Amino acid sequence: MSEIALKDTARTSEPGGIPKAYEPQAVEDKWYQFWCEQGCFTANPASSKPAYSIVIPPPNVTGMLHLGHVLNNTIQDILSRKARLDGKEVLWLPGTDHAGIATQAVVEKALRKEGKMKHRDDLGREKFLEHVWAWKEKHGGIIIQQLKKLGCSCDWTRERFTMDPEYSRCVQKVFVELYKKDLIYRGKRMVNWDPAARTALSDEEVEMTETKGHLWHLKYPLLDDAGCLMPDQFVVVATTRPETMLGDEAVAVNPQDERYTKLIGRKVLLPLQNKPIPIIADDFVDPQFGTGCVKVTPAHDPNDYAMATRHNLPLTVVIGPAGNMTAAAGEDFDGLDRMEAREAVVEELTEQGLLLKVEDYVHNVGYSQRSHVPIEPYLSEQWFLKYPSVDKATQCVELGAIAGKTVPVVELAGRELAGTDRAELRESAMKLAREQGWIGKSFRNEDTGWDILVRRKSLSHAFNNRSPVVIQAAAMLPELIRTAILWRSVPHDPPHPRFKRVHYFIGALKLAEELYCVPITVKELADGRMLYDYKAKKAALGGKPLVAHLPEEKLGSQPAPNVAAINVADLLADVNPAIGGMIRFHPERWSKTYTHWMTNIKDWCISRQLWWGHRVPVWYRKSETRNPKSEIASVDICCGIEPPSDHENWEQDPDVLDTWFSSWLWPFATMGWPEQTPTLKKFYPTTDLVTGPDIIFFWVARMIVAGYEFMGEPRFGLPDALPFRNVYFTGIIRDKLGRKMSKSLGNSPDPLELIAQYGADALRFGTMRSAPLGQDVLFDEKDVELGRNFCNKLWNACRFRQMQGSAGGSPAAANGSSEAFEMEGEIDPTLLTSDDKWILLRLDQAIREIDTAFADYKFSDATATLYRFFWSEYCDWYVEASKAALQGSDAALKANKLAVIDFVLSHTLRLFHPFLPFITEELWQGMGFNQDLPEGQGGKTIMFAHWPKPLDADFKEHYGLDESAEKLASAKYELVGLGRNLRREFNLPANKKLHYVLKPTGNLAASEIEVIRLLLNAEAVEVNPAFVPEKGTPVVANALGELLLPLAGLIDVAAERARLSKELDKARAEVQKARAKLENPQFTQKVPPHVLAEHQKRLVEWQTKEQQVLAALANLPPV
RNA sequence: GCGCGCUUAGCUCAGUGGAAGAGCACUUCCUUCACACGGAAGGGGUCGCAGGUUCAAAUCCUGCAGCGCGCACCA
Repeated sequence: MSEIALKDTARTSEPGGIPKAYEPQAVEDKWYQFWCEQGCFTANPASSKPAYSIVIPPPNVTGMLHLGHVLNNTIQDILSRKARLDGKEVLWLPGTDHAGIATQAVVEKALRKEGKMKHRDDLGREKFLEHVWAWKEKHGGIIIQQLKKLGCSCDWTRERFTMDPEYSRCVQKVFVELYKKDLIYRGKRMVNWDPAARTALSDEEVEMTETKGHLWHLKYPLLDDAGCLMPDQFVVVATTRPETMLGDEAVAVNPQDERYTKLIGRKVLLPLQNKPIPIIADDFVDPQFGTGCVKVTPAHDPNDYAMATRHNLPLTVVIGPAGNMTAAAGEDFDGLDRMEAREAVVEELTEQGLLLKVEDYVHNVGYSQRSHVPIEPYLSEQWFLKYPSVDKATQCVELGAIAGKTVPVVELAGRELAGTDRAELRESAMKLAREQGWIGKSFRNEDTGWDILVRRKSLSHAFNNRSPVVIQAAAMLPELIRTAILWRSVPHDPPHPRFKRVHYFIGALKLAEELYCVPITVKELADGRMLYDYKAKKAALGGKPLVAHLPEEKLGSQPAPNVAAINVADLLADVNPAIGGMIRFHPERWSKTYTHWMTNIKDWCISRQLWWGHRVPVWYRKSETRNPKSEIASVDICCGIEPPSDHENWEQDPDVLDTWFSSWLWPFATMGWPEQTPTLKKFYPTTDLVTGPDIIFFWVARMIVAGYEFMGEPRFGLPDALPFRNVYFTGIIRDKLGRKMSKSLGNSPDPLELIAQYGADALRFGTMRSAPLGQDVLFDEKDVELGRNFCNKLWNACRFRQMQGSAGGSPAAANGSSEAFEMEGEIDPTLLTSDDKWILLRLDQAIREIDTAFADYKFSDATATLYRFFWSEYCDWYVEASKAALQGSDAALKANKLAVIDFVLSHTLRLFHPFLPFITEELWQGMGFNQDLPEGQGGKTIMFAHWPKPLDADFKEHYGLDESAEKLASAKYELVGLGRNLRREFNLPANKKLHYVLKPTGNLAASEIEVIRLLLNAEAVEVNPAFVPEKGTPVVANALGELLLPLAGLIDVAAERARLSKELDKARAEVQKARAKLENPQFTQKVPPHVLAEHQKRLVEWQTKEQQVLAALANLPPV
């Protein structure tokens, strides 16, 4: 199939030249190659067009394309292609991630399988890394290549890898800068240790899993003051991990626990180790839990470690880095795996009679997200990062979360306080508050539903030393509290026993034609009460003329418009200019998750005991007298991008950095940072980010932090430091039973196979159609099939158009020269039928709906609209109706019809292009829609055509697209539906040609009758106002008139009576419903006028229907 | 324990105050000259439960139940 064939066929009107079914395979490869060769995906930083950019969430080099990638990257491609159609200069920047642990594990496994090593130490660091690089070169690009099959319009000239030399320098630079700011530090701490990968992990890489385990109750023999055993006296402790008891250094009790106060300071004999350990008192211990005695294992439990620090206990490491017991665990256990040791310890304790009991116990155990083995809390020396720019990064998302909201503007008019100076105003304000009884009263905030209490003390504080405007605002206190919007909640800082959290609200006040932002602070007490706080009015600044806050289109020519509500984002820009922008999450609810994490953020363990990754850029001065890495004086540490000049005297830190420590720089490091490259200047900050909510902490949050920390410098001259403006969170792809896709279940279809079977467009359309915003996607191959069917429908609709020949009024030249082939003829307004007007209005509606869907990132809405418009409206009604003219003899009418069809199709293809890039390009070119367009506007490729605009008022007026035209067509289709229903009711086969009679209400043009005939698939529709039907002739009616189906000799009176009775019941029920409402005075008095009119109209319509049915029933012959 | 979702037709889901919707599946009819990857018609829902607000509730509020997901966890 080629574009030539499609065009030639159109000219020669030989339907056989175009396949009846769309065949995607050849088409897709052809156009992808074309786009690449023409450089269509390459972003030009020098372009004068506005920029749109998006960076791909870099897939792991180890990965294969799965349906999650399909969903994620289809969305990115839709956004990119839509932006191109919108006339933006688009950069979609692709690349891959080195994925430290995962890649190293894969390569290690392969090398072990090939017998090249048992452990990577056998090869040594350099040799091993050579193997990883070789592996990466061979397998690394798989996903990226697969994305091309999907049609992704990435700028492949800018593909990046997180281990590229330039990228690596960025990582090092960032490390060095943060080190110099003392934000990166080395520390010996309890970390999450993955014994399988033998590396530390960050908190985020630990998954808590509910696990069935046991609670072992152990008896520790009590010693007397002389250190001798006291017969039959024990302290009982409970543990889920008996093997750790070998490293116990104390038993802890709560100091208030009267059962044990007398034991504090005594000692017990640690069994198996036969070591006396003290009984200590610590508040951490919950007397209510278990026996109230806790064994303390300082080196293997974070809480115990904290207690050990408080009590200066020694640290005994009994479990080593591989999860095996150390020599310190004692001869019997040395070298055992921790799970084997558990059994051995339990066995030994049982033998010694020190195991009191074992209970079944369900608890949460941390597992390594990568290796899926239980995490070992492990004491080791690691590098940590104290997050920078946390406040800004937190607030920009909180602002984004409420940016879509509007806050009602409270007007002060008529409530000004008496007085001119501050003291007088304050007096009036307090007087007003007292008189109105506001003090001690709660007001319900509409945004949160919280009752917010106003206290006298808060008020008097609020009015001290505030500006007159602030005090004036007090006159509207209840209204402001009631209407304010919540924008952020934070823990009380510093921590306070009475106050849990502080909530910041924002209200809007109009005073003397000027708009004021009114931030309100509310404190939440521990008991849940909300207090209007004295800081409430502190920041009521930023008052600017009201007009400055209104977009021009709202402003019009009115000098002082009356606003009822204003976008919160506009107000907040005043309060928080430092942030300089905001980030919106879609769906918004994820911003809560984000805020929660950001407000409880802990230092990030960034070092990993791996070889594959960015090596920590720190060198230690070699020394023979010192243990490596510990107790190193600062003069013996060198942190820099380059090794020290006398590098032979130094050795580099062996560890590498967490992979996410490189990915968090992705949005700018890929664009050439720290150089001020043209790409960076043009395309940073990026516009959208598309990713999964499971990596909000790993990646999204850290990128925002990095953006503020590294891109906030003024020298970049950027409008914003933030890395992106919108984050779209995809759902998880599940199978149709709702289970997660997994290899072991075998429920994870290969996208490439689906593409081979159905086409990439079909896969894209099916996926998007079933993926509503923020919901998990239940994947069903049926959806892809539906996508294929849809493409086929589109294909055939265009094929039908091509068979009709030229729209130019004269047939295309027989020799087929392309100049003679005018695709879009002029539409003559005087020749438009009601059907033409109807489809143009439906197109207009579809464009509007799709624009709205895009604005809200609701891609499934957009596909639903496309589907409805094209299939149900264009194909099922318009095309069928158009056959009346196309098969008729009026050449001018026919040409005009084709012009409308071309208009609609050329718009449709552009609307479809982001979703179905391949087939739309094939048809765009094949139908010749590109031919009269400049190269940059669709002449070369549909990719750069203009996105359709809704039809404007002038257009509608010029073509007479008004409500009456739409109504006529709708009524026609309604009557056709009723007529078809008669056919069915009387069991007339679909292929039987019928003769209908129409008794029209008014005048109907012959062409309209012909359309009705065609749509009814009738032999004839006889128009006869005076028709007197035989008794019992079936009839249906609507606003256009009565449609009768004379069935001489075939009338089944009983069936017709049954049919009409059913309709009568329906009509009477509806009349009853409408009448009941309209007879209710409460309803008629309170309801808005348009609703009242609607119901009145409805009543009349159903009453008419009732009369028609009654007449038809009366007309039935007696049984 | 805290937080967030979800509950509407057999299935998957739209629908944030004014007559219950879509696709799939199902039933019946039709190979009519774009398309059987198609066309036509049809059946099918007390919108999880109970209260409340309202002239009006799938929609707003309050409880409750069930399912799912995060976060934090006491050995």
